[in-house]
Amino acid sequence: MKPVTPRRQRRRVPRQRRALITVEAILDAVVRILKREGVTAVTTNRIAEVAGVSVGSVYQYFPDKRAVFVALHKRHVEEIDRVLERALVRHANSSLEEFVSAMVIAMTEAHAADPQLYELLFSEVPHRGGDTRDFPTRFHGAFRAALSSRTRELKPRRRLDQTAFVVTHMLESLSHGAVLRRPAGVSFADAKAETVRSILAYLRA
Amino acid sequence: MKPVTPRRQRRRVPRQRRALITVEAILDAVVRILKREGVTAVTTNRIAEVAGVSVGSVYQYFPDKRAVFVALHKRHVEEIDRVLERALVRHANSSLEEFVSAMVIAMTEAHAADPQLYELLFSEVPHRGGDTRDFPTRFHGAFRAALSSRTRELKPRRRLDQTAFVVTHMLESLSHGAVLRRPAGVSFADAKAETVRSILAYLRA
DNA sequence: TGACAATGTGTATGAATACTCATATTGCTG
DNA sequence: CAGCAATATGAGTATTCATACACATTGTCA
Repeated sequence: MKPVTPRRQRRRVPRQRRALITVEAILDAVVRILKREGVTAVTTNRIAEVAGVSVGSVYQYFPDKRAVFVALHKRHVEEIDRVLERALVRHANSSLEEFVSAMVIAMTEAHAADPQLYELLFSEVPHRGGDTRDFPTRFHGAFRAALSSRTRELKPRRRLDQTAFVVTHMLESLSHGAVLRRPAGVSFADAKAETVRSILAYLRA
Repeated sequence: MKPVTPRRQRRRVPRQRRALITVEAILDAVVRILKREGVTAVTTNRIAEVAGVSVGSVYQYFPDKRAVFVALHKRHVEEIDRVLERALVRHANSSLEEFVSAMVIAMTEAHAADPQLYELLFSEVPHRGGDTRDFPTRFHGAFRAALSSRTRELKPRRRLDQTAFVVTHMLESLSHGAVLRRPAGVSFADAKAETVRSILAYLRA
């Protein structure tokens, strides 16, 4: 039985440009190894090798291997969040239909950029332990707010928490499915359009 | 660079009762260790120890450690599938509303039985590599069929592949959320009811 | 430019642990 | 009940791999 929190401090906070480059190179290396050789091939030594950096450098910025995975997840999640938040702001005053459509486009395109990575990150790389929460949790509040300013376009007698719960989950799940789990006979465009329709159907029903 | 498929054959196929008991004991042990000590504590030796079996026995039935995880996933998925298929058969002739409601109940209860395990299995245990497909993929056909026999209750001009795509994803994602990711202020009952409503709203819209 | 901090290096080490194998035990079948 | 196949054993081995550390290089700023 190991100690519950053996986690050491992050060694160093990057201050110079080259340090940031090193950190990025390390994360990129993990992605490359993940894609080409699978999780089991991701060893600290190989990370360093592929990153063109020495093992020591890995440990300058990450207390242990797990921390590298956590950072990778974090980077990915932040990228998604940036895209979504931008769309959220941009469509603060759009109609309900435009709003939903924009969210679906943002979400699918954020993931379609690198579906394989998205897949690997969720199926192979251990991610809990870092505090990354899932999409519906991260965006519940934002969607609740976005919906509350559009109550005119919604069926009345809504409980916004429930509504945001459903919408965030539909958005994540269907976008995910549209990008990497489409059944035969459903194109990417079909899937996106149907996702928009289904969310609107729910909101207006 | 490791060989792409170093995977050895499954050593032995259990023929006697005691062999099955051993295999089950091994999988149960993994679950217990997972819950009590976390993934990192799952070593082959510890599995054997907790299972009350020798390491050798583990390797009688599993070519390597990863195969144990894959088998665990498989067992879990098969359990879920059993529950769902039973509900699917039982409600072959129910109304659309009853059908959807039954699916949501089946799905949530299948998972609510052991939410912690469900969570761990998805967030901590590497699962691809085994050929376990996700729920929407596994059940696309079944739902397509179930829906096609209820076209009277659906809005016309449906493309069934798209419809099944949306329904299977909603069912999985919202049930998942209802069991382990409810936002504050949404009870389990609320979440289930809203899941049913949202799916019906989509199907009738 | 000098000096200190930041960053980078990579060999060396030892602990962890996946897996083997020779042997023992148990169950089945004729 | 004999004999063969199935199952179980567990100490030992080989290997992998995370991590430490002592030293080198580079950037910054007075």
